[in-house]
Amino acid sequence: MSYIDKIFPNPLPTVEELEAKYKRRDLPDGAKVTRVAPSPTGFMHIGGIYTALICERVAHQSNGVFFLRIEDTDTKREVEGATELICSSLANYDIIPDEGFDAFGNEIGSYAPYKQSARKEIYQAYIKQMLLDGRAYPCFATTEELEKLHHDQEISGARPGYYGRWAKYRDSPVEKIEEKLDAGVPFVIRFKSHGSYDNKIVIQDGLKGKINFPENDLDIVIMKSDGLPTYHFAHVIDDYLMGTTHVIRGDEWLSSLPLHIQLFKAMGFKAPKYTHIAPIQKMDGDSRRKLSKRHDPEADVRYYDTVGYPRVAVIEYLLNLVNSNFEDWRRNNQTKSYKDFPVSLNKLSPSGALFDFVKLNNISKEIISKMTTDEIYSAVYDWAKKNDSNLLALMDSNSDYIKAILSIERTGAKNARKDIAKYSDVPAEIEYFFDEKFAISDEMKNEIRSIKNYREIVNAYIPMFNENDSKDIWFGKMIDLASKFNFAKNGKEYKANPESFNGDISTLVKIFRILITGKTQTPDLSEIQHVMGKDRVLSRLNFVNEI
RNA sequence: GUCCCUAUCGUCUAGAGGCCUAGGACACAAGAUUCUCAUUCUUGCAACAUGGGUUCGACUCCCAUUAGGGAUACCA
Repeated sequence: MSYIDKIFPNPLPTVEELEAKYKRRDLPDGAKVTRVAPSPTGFMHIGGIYTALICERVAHQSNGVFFLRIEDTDTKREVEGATELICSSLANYDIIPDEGFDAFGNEIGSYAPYKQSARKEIYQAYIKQMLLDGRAYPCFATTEELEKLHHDQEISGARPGYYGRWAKYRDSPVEKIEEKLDAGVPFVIRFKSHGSYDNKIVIQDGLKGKINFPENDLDIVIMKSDGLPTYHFAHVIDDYLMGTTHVIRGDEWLSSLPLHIQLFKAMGFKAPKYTHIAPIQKMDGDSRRKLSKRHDPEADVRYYDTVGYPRVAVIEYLLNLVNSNFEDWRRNNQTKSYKDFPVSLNKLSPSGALFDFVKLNNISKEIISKMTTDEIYSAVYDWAKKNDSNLLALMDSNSDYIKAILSIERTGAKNARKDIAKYSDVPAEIEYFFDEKFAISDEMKNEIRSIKNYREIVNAYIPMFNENDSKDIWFGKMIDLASKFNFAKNGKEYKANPESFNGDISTLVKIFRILITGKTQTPDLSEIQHVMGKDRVLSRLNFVNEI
């Protein structure tokens, strides 16, 4: 019994069987196969959605395949429920994998399993073959030994790492290996690199172009002592077997590219094309950094739901970072789906973009302003169900009234208002329509008191009030009041002779605006009066006598 | 320390040696629109990190410097 059988005592599939089982994909010319491969270590990061969006678009607009693979080889870091969260988050953002897992975590596709922990035997089959071929070896170095190695390298000025003459177990005699194995000493399997650090190699990246690297000479760990592969090895096996043509991933992987290329070569596999994208960053003091899971609530995709951004707004914002010509395209193709926009990988920025909420708000306002009243109502309703019970209760008992409120300067308007960036902005826009929420602050009362004859003006208006007045008729009445009470009918007239007027028309209207809404800034007053109805408006107007 | 990536208005960016007096969008400011706000329209503000080359000519190519980021794990 060879030492290899001692390492893998249980029967394993052979490499030939695996190659036969997982056939090369038969795809039309130019079809790209991409994948998103997150680790289930917590919530879904906005950067994960960003990368997934790019991968999904690139695959689907080339009639290719986009799949999801769960990279759970680090059992210590795995978080309960994280896989489900990944699946549902992708589905929420309409990033639908063709293979891997559906929105509910059910496995789909013919290259299964798509969860690395379930592929242990597959990796081991290849590792066994590498052991047989002399391209890998067991290493028994303890943590202490490795620490000492690094220390020694540091003081001698050598480059750190397990390589060449520092690779103590690289050429252990078989008897020594068997001895350790029999004694039950824990071990890992290392790749036996044939590379030389002095060799310069050139690698093509889809975004950064040709990059020069020293060749990899590190004997990296490919199988950990728990029998699971490391990322590097799993990546090579999986993306080969699953037929990935384009690996699009974060640029933190750029420096392991020489290793990955070498591994593909050593296995006799054709390497995929690589594109390394820069992460989304944020400003921290006066330096920028990656959006962090721990410190930035906006790193979690659920944040955007909680605050109430329409998901397409988030996607379109991200698309604008992916290709800056997206917004031009959007302007010229207002009714098309963002999925009709051709994403080009090489137009991505090679440096990381700062996440810009102001821009997100702008895009979101644009999108919400184009919704019909019913669309916005149901979107707000869905949001309230999960995030705002007060608003939900209000909507449940006043749905027609709230629809009417949301229609103001929206339905039939040539240019809809753009004052809602997120659904959590809605309560403030509608609350004053409800008597329970309506109040006039002391500050506002003082505003009214500062206007000459305010009580007489309002009392003069009450008899001629009609909630069905058109905008023009209503405004005509305001003008009449203005001339009766010596207010200028426009700003110019007032500015010409400020001392001969009590104010201008906007001052006069302000009395009514505060009385009716409690605010100085609102949508068109005639429409508000119409929506509020006669009784409510009159009772608010009559309140003037108590100010 | 070593290796790798990156560097244009406040932000996202256009720019493939002369089309650049450096373009657009967001933001900001001013003005216009029969009331405030939001729209809409007009106008304005504002950038090639620094220093060397190469070239008739450099935002663009090369080299250094500086500054950011990443890697250097039995994490991904």
